[in-house]
Amino acid sequence: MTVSKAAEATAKGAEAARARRDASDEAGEALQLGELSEQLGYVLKRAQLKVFENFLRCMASLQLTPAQFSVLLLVEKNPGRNQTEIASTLGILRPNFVAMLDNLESRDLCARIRSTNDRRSHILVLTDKGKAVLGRAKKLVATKHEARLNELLGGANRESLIAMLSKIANEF
Amino acid sequence: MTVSKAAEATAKGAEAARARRDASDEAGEALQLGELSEQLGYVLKRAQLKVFENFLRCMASLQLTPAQFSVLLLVEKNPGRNQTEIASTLGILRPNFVAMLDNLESRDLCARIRSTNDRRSHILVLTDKGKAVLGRAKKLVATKHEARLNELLGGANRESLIAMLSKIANEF
DNA sequence: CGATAATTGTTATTGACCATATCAAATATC
DNA sequence: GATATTTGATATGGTCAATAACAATTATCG
Repeated sequence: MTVSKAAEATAKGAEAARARRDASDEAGEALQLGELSEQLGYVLKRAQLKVFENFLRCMASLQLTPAQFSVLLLVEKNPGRNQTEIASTLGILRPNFVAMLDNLESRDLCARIRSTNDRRSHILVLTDKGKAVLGRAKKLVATKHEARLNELLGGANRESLIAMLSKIANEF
Repeated sequence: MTVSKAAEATAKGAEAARARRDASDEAGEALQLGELSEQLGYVLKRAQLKVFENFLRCMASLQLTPAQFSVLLLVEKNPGRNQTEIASTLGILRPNFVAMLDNLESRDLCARIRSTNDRRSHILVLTDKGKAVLGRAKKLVATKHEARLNELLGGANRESLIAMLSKIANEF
């Protein structure tokens, strides 16, 4: 609660000095990021937000979020799995996965089928429409989303970036 | 809502085949990630979660979140700025920044000072305790957090990773 | 100057996401 | 066959992000 007089004086000095410069200059100058721009977590988070934002724009016509896209991809690759298995490999908690599936099922993209082996579980399958939509989604991701990344980093860098991020995701 | 008979049959077939294999094997085998492991957004998000998790563990003794750490860093580097300026450069909306500052101020890490130039705005300053805590935080980040990253990737890769992420954050 | 517009910090509120506890039905275990 | 475990589901709470609105202050401009 107590700010040292020295600190307050320093702050006022800095504010006054900036105000003086701003009087001559037009717009308030940008802040110094300093060590922040070297912080892994900071730059990682901001990059992730930008990538998701771009993903949503690319997918606007299909109305698929990154999470929904990942579910469709995983179900396509692993037909015959139940909700718990799909959810847990995606890091989604089972309770939170229910509404997500309700959404996808209501849009006729995937379906729950009561398993005959274990009548507690629901087997997940893509509908025909789900397969078609996923196919279009993949094309959009490839031509709009990943293409933008290649353009920005180059193919080789893109691969090494993915590799490093995977390593962090798996071993950090 | 209708699943094609073919799709359902395929799903049942896959489930049955897996059940047969599982009968001989012990645990249910892992799912195939497939194209998911190449998706930038997917691996980026998972890496970010892991990094934040590790950051919180390293900072447990100081009780600083990544967002709080970034605020302290930015205020230290830019004394004499007001809430709007600090918040907006961090991508935090002004309304959401209020509670954050309430927290930091209640812990005596930073303080709001009514500006004499513009009596609407609050100038932000680190308290002496705030400076001390930030100093300890930086040491913890360097020795525990970033060190782990270096150990995992190597210094050169670490730098190129940060550079690529910055590029994505700024230009994607 | 004075009326109007814009800015600053703040509150209230909403929606998205994440996490825990709990439940009924079904299955596994002993 | 009694008990424990698993599966999908519901309810609920917490943390963030986003918008609207407000009082106090300052800027703008006739």
